[in-house]
Amino acid sequence: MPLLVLREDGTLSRASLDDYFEALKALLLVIPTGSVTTYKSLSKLLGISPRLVGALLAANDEPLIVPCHRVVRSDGSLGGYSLGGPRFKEKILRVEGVYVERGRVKDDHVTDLEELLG
DNA sequence: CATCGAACCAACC
DNA sequence: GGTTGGTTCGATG
Repeated sequence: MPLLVLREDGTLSRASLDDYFEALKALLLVIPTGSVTTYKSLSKLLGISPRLVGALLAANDEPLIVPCHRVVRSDGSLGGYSLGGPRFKEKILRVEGVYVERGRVKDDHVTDLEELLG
């Protein structure tokens, strides 16, 4: 069932990417520095498809303020990054203490938000 | 391990 | 109505 949102004018409409993005930002703040989460985990919490999570992050205009680099694929491979590509993404993660080996981040760095939030 | 196809869902054409 | 993504999953070589 699609998520509905109550608008200012009192109408009820399907959630837009902007609506989801607001929720997404809040979730990203929960991820501890030094660990990452997955598109999958976020998609479950938001009730949308993992691709849509990607679309949200890609549409993000302030990649450095919103920590989109802390989101990786469920198999541990990096996924994309709108600013500077995966290469730059890896760099940022390394600064935060998340290490990438053979194209994958180590499991110990991956936080399942669903579990973390209860 | 690598590749493939299908499902995913709002946006855009 | 069809295509498109910062994806995922199951099946197949």
